[in-house]
Amino acid sequence: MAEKDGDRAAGTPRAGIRRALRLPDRPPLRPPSIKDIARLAHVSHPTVSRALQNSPLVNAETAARIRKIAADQGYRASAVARGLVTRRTRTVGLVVTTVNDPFAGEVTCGIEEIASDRGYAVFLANSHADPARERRVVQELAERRVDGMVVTSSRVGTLYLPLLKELDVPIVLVNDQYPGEFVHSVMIANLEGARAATEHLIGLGHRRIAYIGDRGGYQSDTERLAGYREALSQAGIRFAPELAVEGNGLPSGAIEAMSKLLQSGDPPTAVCCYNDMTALGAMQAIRARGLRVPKDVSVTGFDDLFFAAYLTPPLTTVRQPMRRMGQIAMENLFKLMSGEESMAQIKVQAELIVRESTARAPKREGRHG
Amino acid sequence: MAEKDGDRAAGTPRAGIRRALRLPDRPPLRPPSIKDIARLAHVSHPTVSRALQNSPLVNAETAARIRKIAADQGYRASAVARGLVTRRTRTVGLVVTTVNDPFAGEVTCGIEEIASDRGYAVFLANSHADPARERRVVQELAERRVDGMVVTSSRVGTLYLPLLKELDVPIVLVNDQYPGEFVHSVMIANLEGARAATEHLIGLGHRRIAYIGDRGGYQSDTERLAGYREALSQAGIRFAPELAVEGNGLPSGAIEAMSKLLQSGDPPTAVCCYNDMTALGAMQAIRARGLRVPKDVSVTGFDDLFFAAYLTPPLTTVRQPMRRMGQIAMENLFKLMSGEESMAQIKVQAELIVRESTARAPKREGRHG
DNA sequence: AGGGCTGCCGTACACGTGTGCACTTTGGGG
DNA sequence: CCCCAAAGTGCACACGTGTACGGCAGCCCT
Repeated sequence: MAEKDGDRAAGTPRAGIRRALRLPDRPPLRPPSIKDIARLAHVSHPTVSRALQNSPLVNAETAARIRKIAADQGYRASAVARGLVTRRTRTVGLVVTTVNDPFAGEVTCGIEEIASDRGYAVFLANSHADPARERRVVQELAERRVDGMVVTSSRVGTLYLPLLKELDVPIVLVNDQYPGEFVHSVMIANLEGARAATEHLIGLGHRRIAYIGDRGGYQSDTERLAGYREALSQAGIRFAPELAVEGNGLPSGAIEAMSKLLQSGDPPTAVCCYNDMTALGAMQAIRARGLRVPKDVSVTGFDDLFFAAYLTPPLTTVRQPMRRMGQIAMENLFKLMSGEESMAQIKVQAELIVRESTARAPKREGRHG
Repeated sequence: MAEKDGDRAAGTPRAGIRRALRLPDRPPLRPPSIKDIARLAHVSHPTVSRALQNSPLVNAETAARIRKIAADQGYRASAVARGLVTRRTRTVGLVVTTVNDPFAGEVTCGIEEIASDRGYAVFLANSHADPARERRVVQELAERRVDGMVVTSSRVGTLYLPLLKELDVPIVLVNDQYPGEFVHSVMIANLEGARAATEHLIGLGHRRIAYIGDRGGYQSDTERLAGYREALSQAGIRFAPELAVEGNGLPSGAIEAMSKLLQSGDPPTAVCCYNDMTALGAMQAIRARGLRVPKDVSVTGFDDLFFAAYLTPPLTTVRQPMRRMGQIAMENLFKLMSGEESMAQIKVQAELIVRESTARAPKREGRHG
């Protein structure tokens, strides 16, 4: 039956079409299939399928022989064919803002770890914090028939309720920025974390404490600001609106914000930053002004990114167990994928890490009561 | 007509049924297929297939009607079924050491960007710099039938020659650590970069310059060390073996290495670090010793990670266009996937970025000629 | 001797999409 | 009036794997 493979040679006419459609043309060279192995082993292909799955339905020595042949031929089962028939691809989608963001990197790491342990592969997609793009990549992942999805720092939020019904794919959000009621999520205790940082500053004698946030409106910024205000209020310190300013979650925004704060007539002696990136910028702006950290101004961050311990001075910050959060999200997704109803909202504790960027408030000329 | 869509609305009751029947697996709830659309449009499924591909073979208004129905039904073509028949999954695999490494994160970003633009999805896998694990994940990606692969900082190297033949999948390596002849790769100009950094230090009057490397044996470390030695030699400075020490590519290893260097009788006045992470540790160790950067000791890094500009002092380093390198690797992979033979080895220029962690050598008591 | 059971294997589907080919219809030209 | 081309559509496959079911030995029991 040599004429059977005849159809494999006919690549050229099709190649023209493919090139017209700008589809890159791979060699139609077929990797060995289950049928090839079956032919070599003089059995039918279902027997091969069963043998490779260690099914008890096939004779032990036959199975061993088949496996031997398969190994010799370098056979690797096609996950795509299997996915088509089993309706499960053993694949999950992960949407992050951008992978080069250290926070996303850590979360991704935790997710990949758990997924890989269970034999799942992960599709990575960037949303660039753009809601439209986020929607698009989620759709594309759905076309890939992922078994589940994790979305970090989602800018879409409640939009997932209808989408979730439509896609019929379990989704877990990590630190979503517009939290809704009925979606599964794992979030850091923003309020408690920021409160702890602020209380720490207050405990060091600071009274004039600034807050540099993210772009307004996002959940984590809102909650951290609330924690900051709660600490102030509990210590009987009046909230000064001019001290709570907006950044952009990056050093650049913090430099601008901090510079303005320092130019004011009554500058803060401490600043509670939205995250470590913001703290990075704040510290640079402080030094650019000729002031010292923490002698003149104390600084706190949030996240405890890897570099925080290596700054000068090492940064006091609120640790977010980012990698662990990724793991938790993935473990949760596995539960959902296996049909178990798991906890809808998981809140992870934040931990204040005191290093050397915070110190007692400088003795001031008591301008303020 | 209206009763037709009745079955789709019943989302929750079906979930209940599923639970009642104790079907833990995925809802057998089938997403709409091409055949469902065909039935609704009163055409055959090939016609639907063609309509959705904008094939000229199908009548324009029929096509429009079909597309309308498909959109209404929330139809999303199954990439896995399509992949099975077309033999191309429009998917690439990316293997990195760990994603939370800033270098890998940047490269990943560049790759995702280009891939996504062309409608390709990327599988992410960590090798944890473990050769055995690297081999395993490559095999698993092959089972997923990826159209191509990118592997960063490969620890397997020449092993890819047989693997490449066996898998029959185009592979591009980024900064592979055991470069072979016949594999495609994009690499940074390690030697030239390190030489530029060292020459910069020599130009500032330093004569006693240390080098803190990675764990020995890896290509990038070997080449950077060679660049360092080349610069010394050209300046007529004798290479001092006790000044070229091993780190581990992380702050931890650098702290240990730098501390020892400083304890020696004749400590260096400058140190050329394997990468920015190493520089981070070196700077910390220098300060722990009560010395100042750059007054007492100058420090250079390699990579120009995002935090380099925000350190105190801002780090002089060799910029590696990491993201661009990811893009180049991916563009190259696309060429290979479309059958074009592209350049085998691509070398990317490195750029010295002078900041404030390097300064003129301190006046010394001329112990050395 | 016949019936049933067990172990092992093959047959015949199914999954959802793409595509070569044959077929029908229409219109135009001879 | 017939033939042929062109346009549009359906039929029948194929892709590689999984699985329900039926069949065929061999054995035990009646």
